[in-house]
Amino acid sequence: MTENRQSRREAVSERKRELILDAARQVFAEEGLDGASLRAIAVRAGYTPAALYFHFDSKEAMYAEVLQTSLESLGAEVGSAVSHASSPHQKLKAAAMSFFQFYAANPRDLDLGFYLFRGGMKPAGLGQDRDLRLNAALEAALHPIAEAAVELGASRQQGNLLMVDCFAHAAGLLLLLHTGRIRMFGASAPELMETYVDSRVEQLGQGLRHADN
Amino acid sequence: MTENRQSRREAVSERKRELILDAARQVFAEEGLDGASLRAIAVRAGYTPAALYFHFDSKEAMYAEVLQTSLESLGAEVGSAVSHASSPHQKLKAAAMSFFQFYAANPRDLDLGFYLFRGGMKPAGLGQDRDLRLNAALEAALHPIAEAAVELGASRQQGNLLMVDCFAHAAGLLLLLHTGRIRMFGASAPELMETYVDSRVEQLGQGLRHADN
DNA sequence: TTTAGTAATTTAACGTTGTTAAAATTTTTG
DNA sequence: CAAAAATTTTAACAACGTTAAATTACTAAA
Repeated sequence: MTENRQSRREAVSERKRELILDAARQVFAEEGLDGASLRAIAVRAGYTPAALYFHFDSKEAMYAEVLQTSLESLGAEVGSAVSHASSPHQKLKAAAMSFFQFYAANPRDLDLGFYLFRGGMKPAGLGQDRDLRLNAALEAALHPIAEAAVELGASRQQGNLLMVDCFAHAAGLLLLLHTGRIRMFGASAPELMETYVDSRVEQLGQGLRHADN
Repeated sequence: MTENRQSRREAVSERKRELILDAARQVFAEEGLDGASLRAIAVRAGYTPAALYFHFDSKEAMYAEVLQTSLESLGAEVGSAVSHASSPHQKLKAAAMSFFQFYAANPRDLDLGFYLFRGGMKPAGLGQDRDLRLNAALEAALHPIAEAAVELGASRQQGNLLMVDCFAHAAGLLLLLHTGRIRMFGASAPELMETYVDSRVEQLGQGLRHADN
């Protein structure tokens, strides 16, 4: 009974946290980390700015929490896509494509992911454990790429390099597409996605076959 | 004579502008656009914050000017590297590599370039002409890649796609390297640079030969 | 059901940010 | 040397993230 009462209270508090996080998710995605104001988040959640500090340590901590769930849903989508593929080569293709497609379909999550590319999120102001959890979530999402590469005959290290390289390539491409800056060069999103999939993923397989001799 | 006096005045004013820009370059590179404070720039240049508004319209305008010269020196380096190469294939390789190496050797310029990846620099607050000049500088820097691809038998559009794709790939890789976040995956900078050059640039040439039939 | 205690929220304030207007200063011109 | 123009400073504004103290809402015990 005592436990029930306690867990009820905690459940209510948890519900309020989630409510605030929902508001934060929107504002962060729309305005970015620096652009989003704590007051805007508070208003959208029906709170006063200072009230957020009862539930969260800082603005960065809120951002980290939002980003964490974003990376986890990315990982879920990649894992699902890979599980539906049969051959290792198709797994590799599916992983690379689903990663790309996730952000193409969920541009808000791309906005959130921006911050992973910056030095801004320092473990000092964030808590090193939270930083490690973020990295773990990202690595989990990317892992199927390395796994598929290993199945195709690459070494563990080669697989990791491919994974990172592939991630960087797709991420850079997505960032360019998303900011719209790339239209100046006369390239469209579908064209670039095709370029990415065809001239990159296909060649990854070829490169691997060359590498393992 | 009248012209002489005028140009002397303008030259002095220009010198002060450059002095401020030098300070801004440092602070922006160290702290990023959002992190850099106008007061820090002013102090380093020996001014009061408000004085900067006589020489520049806004903080973003200062940033754009700093970024502009960064992109121009990138373009100069890429152009120089390409001019020393003989065959089209070597030109392509030299262009892709020099672009990569420029940012590896000048991490401060990478810091500056970050902002090109974000939606933050809106033409509204910046002046569309300045935005166009920034894009022109970037395109000029990348153009040798497309040019070399065309010499290798690609269409104009294929060349542009390769150029953008190559840029995105290198940029994403550099961002990951620079934030240090990539060490978690057990990959080092030299390894990734080798991966980029060998498995990407080489294959670009192969892909082109396949494409032009 | 009232009371004591704790959890949750607000109010008010601090220092810092980019930016602006007006005053003060330096520099050039007639 | 005086008038005019160019440059810099001082003072202030609203908005930001954050904190401490005061206040309200809620839960537990008597």
